[in-house]
Amino acid sequence: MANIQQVAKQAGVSVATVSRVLNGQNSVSVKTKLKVEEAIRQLNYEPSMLGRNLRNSESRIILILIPSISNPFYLEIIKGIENIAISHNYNILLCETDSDPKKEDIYFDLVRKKMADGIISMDPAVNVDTLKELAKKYAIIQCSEYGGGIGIPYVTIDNEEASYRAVKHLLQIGHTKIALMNTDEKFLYARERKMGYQRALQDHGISVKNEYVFYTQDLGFENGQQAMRKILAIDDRPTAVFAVSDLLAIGALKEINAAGLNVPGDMAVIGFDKIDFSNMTNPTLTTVAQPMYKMGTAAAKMLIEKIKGGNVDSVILDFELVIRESTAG
Amino acid sequence: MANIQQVAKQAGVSVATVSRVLNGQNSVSVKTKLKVEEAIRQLNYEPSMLGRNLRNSESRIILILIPSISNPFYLEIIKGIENIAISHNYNILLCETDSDPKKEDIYFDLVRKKMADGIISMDPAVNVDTLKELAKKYAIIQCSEYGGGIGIPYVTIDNEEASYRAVKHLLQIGHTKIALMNTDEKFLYARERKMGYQRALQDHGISVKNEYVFYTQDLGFENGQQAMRKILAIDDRPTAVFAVSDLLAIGALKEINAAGLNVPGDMAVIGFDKIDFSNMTNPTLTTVAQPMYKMGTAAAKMLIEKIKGGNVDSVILDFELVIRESTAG
DNA sequence: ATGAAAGCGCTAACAG
DNA sequence: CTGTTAGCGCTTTCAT
Repeated sequence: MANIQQVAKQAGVSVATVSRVLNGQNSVSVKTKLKVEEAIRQLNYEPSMLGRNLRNSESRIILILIPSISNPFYLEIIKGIENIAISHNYNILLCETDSDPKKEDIYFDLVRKKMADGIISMDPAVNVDTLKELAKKYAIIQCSEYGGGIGIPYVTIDNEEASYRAVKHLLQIGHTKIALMNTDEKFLYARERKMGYQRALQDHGISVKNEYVFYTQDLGFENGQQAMRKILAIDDRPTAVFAVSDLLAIGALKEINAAGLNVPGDMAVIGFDKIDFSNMTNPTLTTVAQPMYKMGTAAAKMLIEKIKGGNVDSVILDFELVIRESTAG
Repeated sequence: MANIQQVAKQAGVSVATVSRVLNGQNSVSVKTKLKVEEAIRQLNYEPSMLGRNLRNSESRIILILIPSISNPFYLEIIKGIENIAISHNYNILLCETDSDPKKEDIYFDLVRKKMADGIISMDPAVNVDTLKELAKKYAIIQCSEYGGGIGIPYVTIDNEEASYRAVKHLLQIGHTKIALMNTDEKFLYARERKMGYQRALQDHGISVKNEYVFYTQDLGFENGQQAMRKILAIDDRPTAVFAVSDLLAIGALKEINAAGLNVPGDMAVIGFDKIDFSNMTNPTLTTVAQPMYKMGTAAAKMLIEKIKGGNVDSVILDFELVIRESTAG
């Protein structure tokens, strides 16, 4: 494996000159440049990132922290991040934390050890104190899920308003008994979405019934099934459900079908996230679309700016209510 | 940010000794070890991977090549790879190729430039010639999708037999008119699965009808819908479909439902892969389970062995036919 | 426009 | 058991 020395020798120039050619500096005469390029070709030389990275003290790697790869919600965001990253010559290290502080810490170590230049955190369960501490020395951006008021820039949507609009849609098509399938309120977005739910009901003069609010431990399919089972067992049964994730809503769909009931006839359903599968279910799912790709690109741009030493502000992006079969009619 | 020099100075020892402590060599007296550890603590020192990696000429990064992150099939495999990787102090760089040779080449460059120590390729569309060329100099393992006979170790299942068993199941529950929803036969697995399909029919004295064999361009949901539409339009309509991916099968399911037909009553369906969602559909999907997690761990172990300079053999793992509602009764 | 040389942070061979 | 030292491959002053 050739190195820069050998190229220099072959071309009859110094390593400095080779380096200049490599980095496209125009202070090299056309003639020498040609010589160097010829030598590179002959020796099949590829510059080593190892040497370059040490010299520049950077790794050109960005860490992405997600709770679980299996959750399709993150996929589009990741694509957005990746595209920006690649165009800026960064690569991404995808890190699944399982919301486990121990795994989390392994990944944090990566930036401490200079294996990564910065972090985009999408894990709502991340240890906020550690993150805050880390953010003093390293570039960190929060995406989608965030701890507010800890001074770390984030990109998100207006969760309260999104939730408000989803519930309002149900009200407008005539529903009055609307259940909320929420997750643990330790998450900021869970609290915000509940507030939107409450505000929508109140705006329509409907009082919020605690029996209609359910909490799931996780955002998965099974959690949606379980919660739906409870909802179906209520005496004064709701006619619509707003679930705070598509996976939850898809679980609900399945359970409603299993009970021999019809969506949206017997029970309208709205999800949240617009994951790919929300369009594959039967019926297709009405859902709140987050601009996931854009969230990814925004977060990546912010992080790269931060790595460069710049200052960045948090960003709140627009969402969109996508009306499909599960609330049609 | 402290470096090893400063730690050495602080502890009153040489950098070599600090390095020894760092790497857990036991040729250091307890007393000095304590001194060094104290200095590390005081200075809040974290060893830099940049220096270490250059010195060891390794990056401790493994590349995973997949055509698309959105395809849930790869997720479990990735988890398997990741767990082995982490336990061996490797990190993984997830690379989405979109089956685009240009993107592919960007990622290949990463190993040429020593940014990665090896590659696990799961992209069936990968340029086999490039891969072969690369495999001469770098550690490469193929996982799940592979080019046979090019001398690069792979881990896979017996696709012909898996397909045979799936179709045999349909025959056993009484079907005789069975369609095959296959993908482009440029892929080895597509050819193998077709052979299994043919063998099963022939074993039961049923001749293979070309009108019952469909080719989709891709393995996605929409492709399944389109193909199903064609199948439903056949004069002598099949009563069962074997699709070579779950996503294809789920698309088929949706289309059958849309046509007002019943699964499995009017049309039995079998998929392939056992992705998470195959259990969330209505009805749940009969499918061929690949041991994805195990495939991941196997591939990772093989790659790490290869990186170490060892010699590894290809591996064929077991599959399992999971019978669910879409072929029940 | 080009070259000599220092040094990024670390490990390991060698010497003691 | 510990220290000295060379060097991994590269970029970048500072001269010329």
